[in-house]
Amino acid sequence: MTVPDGRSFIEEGSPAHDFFVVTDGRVKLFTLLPDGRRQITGFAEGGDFLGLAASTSYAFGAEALGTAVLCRFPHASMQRLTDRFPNLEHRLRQEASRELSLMQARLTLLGRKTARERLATFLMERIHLLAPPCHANASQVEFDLPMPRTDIADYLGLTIETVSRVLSAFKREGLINIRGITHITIMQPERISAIAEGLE
Amino acid sequence: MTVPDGRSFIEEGSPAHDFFVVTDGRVKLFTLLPDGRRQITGFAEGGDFLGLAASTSYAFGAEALGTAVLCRFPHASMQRLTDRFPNLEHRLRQEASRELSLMQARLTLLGRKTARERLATFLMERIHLLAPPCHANASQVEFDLPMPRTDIADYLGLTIETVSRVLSAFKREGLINIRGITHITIMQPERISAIAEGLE
DNA sequence: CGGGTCTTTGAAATAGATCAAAGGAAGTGG
DNA sequence: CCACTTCCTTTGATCTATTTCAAAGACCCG
Repeated sequence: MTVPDGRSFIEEGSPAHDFFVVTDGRVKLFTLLPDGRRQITGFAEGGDFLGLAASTSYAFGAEALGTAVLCRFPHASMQRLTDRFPNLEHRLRQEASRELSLMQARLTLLGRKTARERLATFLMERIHLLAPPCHANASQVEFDLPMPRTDIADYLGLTIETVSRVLSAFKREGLINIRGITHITIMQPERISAIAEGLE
Repeated sequence: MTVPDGRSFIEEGSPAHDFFVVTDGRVKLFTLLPDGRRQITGFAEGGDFLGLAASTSYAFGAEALGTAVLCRFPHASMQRLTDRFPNLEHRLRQEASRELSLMQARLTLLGRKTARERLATFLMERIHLLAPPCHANASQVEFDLPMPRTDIADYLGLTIETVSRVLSAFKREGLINIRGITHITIMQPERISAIAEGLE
């Protein structure tokens, strides 16, 4: 199943018939308030599961971030699979547990961190997404942000203006460098990490 | 295992050896930032599982809210149980999924809702915790808050002062009534519900 | 090269935090 | 049974981080 950029393929609250695995590209998950306020609850990419937070209906909407390729597993087939391979059930629980742990951190971010701390945490998350060898002890790390500022803002519970201002401040302070909107270089990973934890 | 009021029995980040089920009383789960800021990630009560958000180490701390009684299941025994009763594994995943769905809503609350909306949502959550017959279509609902304002604040990502002010405002507006700190009567459930969804 | 979209920057407004103090409830000991 | 203390909550006044409103700049793509 190939989903073009920006196309929504899970409607929040709709009956949850399928499981998804992201094969290629990226996806954003979100919930909406009636007046349009949006909270992005996570980004998923190659290898990630989608649909664990769903019993009878989906607790979130989902939309492709760039062109995305997904595998769709109707719940019925999933059932057949877990019947045949009982380990899969365990694996799914593990996955759900991991997600749950991430959620705890995200609650703390949204409930208790300042805008600077949120952005710093976000940048650290992006670093940890990179293949490990790239950055272990590196004095600088480089990567591209695949999502627009709007998405970063809705992920961090901020406005795009605040996101932009904080990133500009980080740049001004020599903590990061920005080239052409998407390309980020973390100049001082240690300090960004410290800010993320609320240590400065 | 009986835990006295206020006693912490899970240390955030400590190795996760056990599963817990709350048998009686209540428990609060939370994460901390180094400088002491706290986010309560959930309250658990009779029947609730604890420790799903844990792989090798706990992603949260836990503390009794009043005297609480718990069953402790070392992971090894749990393993034996799931081996013997494969359905349990499925049950645990279901539980994790349910938690995950709740988390999505909580992210939206912390990331996008106003203080009024947060308190209204919190009150609605408490209503839904009551046994169903008590309030279906009831024009008023009554209950006791088992936690102090500090906990409500840390759960909603606010300060105690804001919690207090918003509750006073609700009271002034005739939406709720408060007797002696803990006892709450929801006078206009419909309107509280509307506020919770951001509709006024 | 021009129009549209996204981002950055600036100025003003505001929701909620912080600081400060008063009010209430609950327990303690005389 | 009543001061007295302590802790928690409420209320008030002020402050500030972030939002909102507004406009200018950058980037993209036909």
